[in-house]
Amino acid sequence: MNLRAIKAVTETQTRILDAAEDLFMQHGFEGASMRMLTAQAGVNLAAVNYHFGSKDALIEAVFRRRLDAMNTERIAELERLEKDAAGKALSPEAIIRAFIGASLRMIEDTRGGGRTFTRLLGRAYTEPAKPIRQLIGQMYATAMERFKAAFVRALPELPKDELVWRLHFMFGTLAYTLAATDTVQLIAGAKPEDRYDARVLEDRLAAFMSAGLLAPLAGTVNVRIAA
Amino acid sequence: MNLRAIKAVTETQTRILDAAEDLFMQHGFEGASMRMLTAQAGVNLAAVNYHFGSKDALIEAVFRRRLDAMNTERIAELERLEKDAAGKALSPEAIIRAFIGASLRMIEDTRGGGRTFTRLLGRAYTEPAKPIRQLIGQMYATAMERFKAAFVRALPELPKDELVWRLHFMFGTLAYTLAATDTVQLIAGAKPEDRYDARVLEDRLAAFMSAGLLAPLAGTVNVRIAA
DNA sequence: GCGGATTTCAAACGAACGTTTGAATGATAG
DNA sequence: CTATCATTCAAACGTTCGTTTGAAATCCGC
Repeated sequence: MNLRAIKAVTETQTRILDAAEDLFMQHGFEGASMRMLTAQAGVNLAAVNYHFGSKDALIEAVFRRRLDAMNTERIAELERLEKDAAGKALSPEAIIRAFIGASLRMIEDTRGGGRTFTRLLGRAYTEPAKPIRQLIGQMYATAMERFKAAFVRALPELPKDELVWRLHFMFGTLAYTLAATDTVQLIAGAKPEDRYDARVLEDRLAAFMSAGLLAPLAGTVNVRIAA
Repeated sequence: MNLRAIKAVTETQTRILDAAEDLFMQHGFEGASMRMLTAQAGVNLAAVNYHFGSKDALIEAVFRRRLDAMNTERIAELERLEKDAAGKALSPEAIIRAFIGASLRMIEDTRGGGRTFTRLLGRAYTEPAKPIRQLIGQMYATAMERFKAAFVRALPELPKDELVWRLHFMFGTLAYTLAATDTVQLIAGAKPEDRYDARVLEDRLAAFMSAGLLAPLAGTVNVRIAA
């Protein structure tokens, strides 16, 4: 098999993955059928089973194509920050930005399908099907451990269980923002045009999340200066 | 039709609704089949179509059974607060608590299926099927308008578009928290026992959300005293 | 340009889907 | 008790699902 053959293979696989990404996002994993999917990709019905083995394996491949790279990027960014800090503590907001940056930058990629993937990803977090949740969980495991440790170092005074809850809330905020559809907006009035500006969105998300993460502990009085 | 007949009717309908709530939560709307559903409810396969008309109508009924009451409760709580304040401005946190309280209290109802419903609800926010999103959106519309107006009054200095984004983030935080499964936790270490204590959870969520809502505007320097 | 491997294709598989049907069963009012 | 209605039931409807098959087409090293 030479280069041209590899190109052809990946070409078919890529078209299937692109169509799957789009249709899974629009109709869900069960709602998007193999016939829809192969029709949109312009390939034969049997191609999915030939190249990926099964529909479930295709779902996994759709996530793996982008998610592994995304989490690797997250960790790399975090390690860059830690190296630059040279032993000094990182600010919580910097860690937050390292985590959300990779996924937000993907939002801007409306041509390459990155935007589609982020919406699919946002939905997958609350996916009922157990195998998919397990898949996502295992793909996030390493990055999650790494970031949790970073937050513990940055916020040594924050009780562990409180931190875990706040990370949970932050993750929800991000997940929902990624999943948000432009067709339905529960809160009317949002300007859709800056929804895709990753820089603005990152600033807004980082401000919201940092404030939430650093919120005074319930039941305590706490004077704090935020800049 | 006398009382006993009515009882029998609602009894069958209730069993179907309970089973649907549970199975939709576990397997999604497409993943839960009529045969699964009627088997779990202990009723005949045709009962759903007889009593509700179709599977789609059943889905709507599942939401309507609890969601209408929940949003009515939210609005009532908000109006009670406004009446008590007698013209004075409400604190953002009080408004937040009025909004999240109803759904969090439902979490504690593990016997009556309230907990199941909140998880289903959390997932429905990111449901790909358009009719379901529309249904949810329209069921929330009134309450959403009401609360948005309350926040505008409570935070007159906060730019409208910034407010809309922060409401969006807050909604995501709540949605994800409601949807959270105990089977998979991306952030290890959470103690599952206090996950169902609505009071503790409300305190934690309210602290996080208020801080996020009141976060200093990006690009500005802002000294703030949080109590 | 031939031979072996890879990929595509149309067709069909059995299983499961939501829904409909018409008869059987139950309860109610006169 | 009987006529009438609402409800339940087993069975079947046509459709669509994911997957498999074996032959045709394409590609590539030699």
